[in-house]
Amino acid sequence: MEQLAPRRNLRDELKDRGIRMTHQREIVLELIQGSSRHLDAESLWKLAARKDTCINLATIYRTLTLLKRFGLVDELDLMHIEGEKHYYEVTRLRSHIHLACFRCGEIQEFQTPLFTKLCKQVEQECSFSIKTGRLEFGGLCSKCRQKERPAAD
Amino acid sequence: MEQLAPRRNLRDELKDRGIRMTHQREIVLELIQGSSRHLDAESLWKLAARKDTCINLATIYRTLTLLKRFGLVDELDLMHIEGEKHYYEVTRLRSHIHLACFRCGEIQEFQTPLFTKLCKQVEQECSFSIKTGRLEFGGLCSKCRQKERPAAD
DNA sequence: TCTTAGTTGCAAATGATTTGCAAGTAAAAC
DNA sequence: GTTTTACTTGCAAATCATTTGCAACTAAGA
Ligand SMILES: [Mn+2]
Ligand SMILES: [Mn+2]
Ligand SMILES: [Zn+2]
Ligand SMILES: [Zn+2]
Repeated sequence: MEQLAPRRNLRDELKDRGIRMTHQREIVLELIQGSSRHLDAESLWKLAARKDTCINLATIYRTLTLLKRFGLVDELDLMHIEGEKHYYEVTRLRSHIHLACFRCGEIQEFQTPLFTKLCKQVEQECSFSIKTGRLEFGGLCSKCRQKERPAAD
Repeated sequence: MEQLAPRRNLRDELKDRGIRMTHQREIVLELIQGSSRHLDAESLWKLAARKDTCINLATIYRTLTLLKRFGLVDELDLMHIEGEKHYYEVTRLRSHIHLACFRCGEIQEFQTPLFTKLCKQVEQECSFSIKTGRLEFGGLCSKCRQKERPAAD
């Protein structure tokens, strides 16, 4: 999990692995890579449709499966804050954790050395070889907390 | 998340909250509470069927929703190690993390003060009020690692 | 015992994701 | 540049997990 090589673009990563590049894949890769949001399959599909000819939703799913298989994207649940769908983001060098607000739906990212430490502890004490991991919290974001108890407490 | 009161049995917890107790609910509560495994809705359903008259699967789901709503059970993904289903366990006093082996499917639990520390850090530094959280890892368990590289390295 | 709001079973609906298959295409070989 | 072939796509149907509408039932307070 922590042995990630510096990331080039997804396109090259796939080519290096001998994966055939297609028009559809180029579009999907570019979208995931360029997005600041956490995208689910359908959002990705709609963005792709806007950008170019329609890509089939099945192709989106197949591309995501491919990327997951090579550890190039992470699949997130984000506490299933909206339905049962999953969200995707390019795997980053330093892993981060996600906070999902049950009230407003905002997703916040947070990074801390404690998490890295925890991963190492798990690998050592459980002799478990981590391939992927995710830490997600659900609750109230700071904004929603303030609205919750207005000027009180 | 850390302000959990000492847990009595689920039945009483629900009664205290004015929730009506039914024959079906008693069975489901007892099963979740007594299980050492992480159960998904269907497993729970099959266990219930064995134990008594058939309970409808919809009732299982409705009971789980109820328990989740009151924070009495936690819903786990366990890295969706088998399909997209979810798993359930009684919320415990001290939260723990889950390691899922992609090879053999084993689920291991692990507890560390680092996790509690991390939760506190999140609450403080993000002023995020944690209602629920989960940390899950996927990879290879120690047994499968050994089989992986037999006597090598 | 009566009453009623809350609960159940059942079957159908929903939402997310996967799959089979015939047609299309990238890219290696000629 | 043409051929070849294995890989990829679109489409529609299938699958899997979970939810919902509704009429019949029942827990528990009056
Ligand atoms: Mn993220
Ligand atoms: Mn999930
Ligand atoms: Zn919020
Ligand atoms: Zn294993």
